[in-house]
Amino acid sequence: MSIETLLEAARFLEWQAQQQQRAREEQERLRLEREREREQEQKRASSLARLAHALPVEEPRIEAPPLPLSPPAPPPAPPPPLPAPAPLTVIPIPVVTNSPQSLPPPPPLPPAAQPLPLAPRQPALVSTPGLSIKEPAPLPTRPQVPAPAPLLPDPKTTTTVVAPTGSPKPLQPLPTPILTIAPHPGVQPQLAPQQPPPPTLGTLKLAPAEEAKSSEQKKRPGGIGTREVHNKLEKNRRAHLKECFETLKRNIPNVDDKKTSNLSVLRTALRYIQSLKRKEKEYEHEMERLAREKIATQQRLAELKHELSQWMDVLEIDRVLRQTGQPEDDQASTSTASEGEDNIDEDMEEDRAGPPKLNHRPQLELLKSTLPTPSPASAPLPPPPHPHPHSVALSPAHLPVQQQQPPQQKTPLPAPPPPPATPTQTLVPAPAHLVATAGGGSTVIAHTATTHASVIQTVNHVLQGPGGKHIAHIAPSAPSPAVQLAPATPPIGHITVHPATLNHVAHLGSQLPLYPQPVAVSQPVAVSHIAHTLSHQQVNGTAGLGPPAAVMAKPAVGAQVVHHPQLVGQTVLNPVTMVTMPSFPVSTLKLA
DNA sequence: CCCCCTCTCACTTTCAAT
DNA sequence: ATTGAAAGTGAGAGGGGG
Repeated sequence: MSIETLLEAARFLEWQAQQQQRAREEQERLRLEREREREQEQKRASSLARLAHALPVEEPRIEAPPLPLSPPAPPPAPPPPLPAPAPLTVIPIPVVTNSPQSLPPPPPLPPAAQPLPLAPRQPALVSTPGLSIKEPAPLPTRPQVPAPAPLLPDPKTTTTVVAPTGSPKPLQPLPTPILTIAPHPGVQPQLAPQQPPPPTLGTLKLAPAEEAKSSEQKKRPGGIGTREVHNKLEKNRRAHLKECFETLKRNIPNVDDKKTSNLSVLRTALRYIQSLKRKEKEYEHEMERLAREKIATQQRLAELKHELSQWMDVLEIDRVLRQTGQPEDDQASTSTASEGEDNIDEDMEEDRAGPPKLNHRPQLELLKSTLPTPSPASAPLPPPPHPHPHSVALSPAHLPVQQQQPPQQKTPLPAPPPPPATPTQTLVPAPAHLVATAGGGSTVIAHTATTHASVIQTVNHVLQGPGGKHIAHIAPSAPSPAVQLAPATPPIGHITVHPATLNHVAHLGSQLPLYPQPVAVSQPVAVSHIAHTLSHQQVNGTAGLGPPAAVMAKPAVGAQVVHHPQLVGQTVLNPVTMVTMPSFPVSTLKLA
């Protein structure tokens, strides 16, 4: 309110000045205007009252009514009367003057209409601020709104209309100042609330007038007020639209703030959006590619892990075998001490001396070649020129054996067919080695590249093999440096069967089909070992079962026949344990 | 269903910047 | 002179109330 009052005060001052000018003009021209002057005074009073009330809006209306009244008077008076009407409320008066000419409409509506028109005017004024001439221009537009127009035009006409009508000269000066004030139009959109001080009386009134108009004019269909309101709303709408454009502009990189029209903003935005879409697609492709890479890498990692685990298994087996193997070896050595100890020792020494480095491949091939004729045919062995010519690499043989065994093995032996075996075999192309560990001449089975299962298979194979003092350990060559646990002696290809294993073999032999290639040893040494060990068995008393003889005759096949009464009925779950099993020391065998 | 109100669109005019 | 923005105005569509 205070602000409004201040504004009103300022307006009032201006108004007074204007009035003074007008008064001068009036005095110069018409006496009739005296009445008007009275009216003006009344108006002044009313305006003052307005100021006091600070509610101009409707007051103007109130004033308006008098104005219409005044208009009637003006008719007699020519244009000049216009000046008399003070800016705000006065304006209507001049309107009246003008109205006389265009009066026809005003009479009925003037009272209420006038106030409204006042407000609208100012906007119009604003639009026309500088020039009275321009004002005529707006008029043409207005003609469209003939009926309502009169109402508005009247007030405005005071300023605008006046110009065209005729009295313009005096009036013009007045209006211009008002017009200058007019800049509101721009303000209006900003807000009626507080029109900056610059807006003088007119402006202030306008704001309130607008409010009043908005309420009343709106109510009136087709009234000028509606137009005003409509203009205002339209302004707001455009302002909002503009704001949206600015917002859009701000969100677009590399856009000049001021040099871009709305159209260019839209185009730029379109390009920007398109570029963003392209980038999005690119990133999607990149993500897909990375995802595929990740999967591939994970697979590779899994493979490597699997491989590693296999190796770990092998190593673990090796370790276990070492731990358990020594006692056996000791036993074995003891057991064999009677007969083949020398040989064994030699073998062991040989093993220790140098890792047998027989190529796995050749061995396999050898075995294959021998396999077809597993029969004792190979038995006829010419005495080896050397104790250890070429070692017979049996270990690799287990591979083919495995392939053959499954069908052949009718025995329930659960252990031999370890589930993992199958996969591992495929995975391990690497050569397998049965390596005789150095420690205490114990026989240790080390399988370099084969899996646990394969190792077991190997063991089984060896066990099934008919003859041999020690658990057949074959020191193959296997160039593979992987497991060079075995001593150096290269030629070693001997098979040693642990006596206990023999028992097992005997036991298994009853259940298991004969190992087709029992030490299909073309190598005399191995055969000799086998025969030797078998004979040892017999010596130990196991031969009582009879088959041993056959074994003697057919070292390879003999295993089948070997039986150990004590072992019968026992189930061996794990071939490995069988290998390492100390439960059947030579002593026991001997005892048996 | 009609009337009213609100919102939006299209056209025109005006103004300012280049 | 051209161009773009701002403004004014009329008309129509859609929704809500009586």
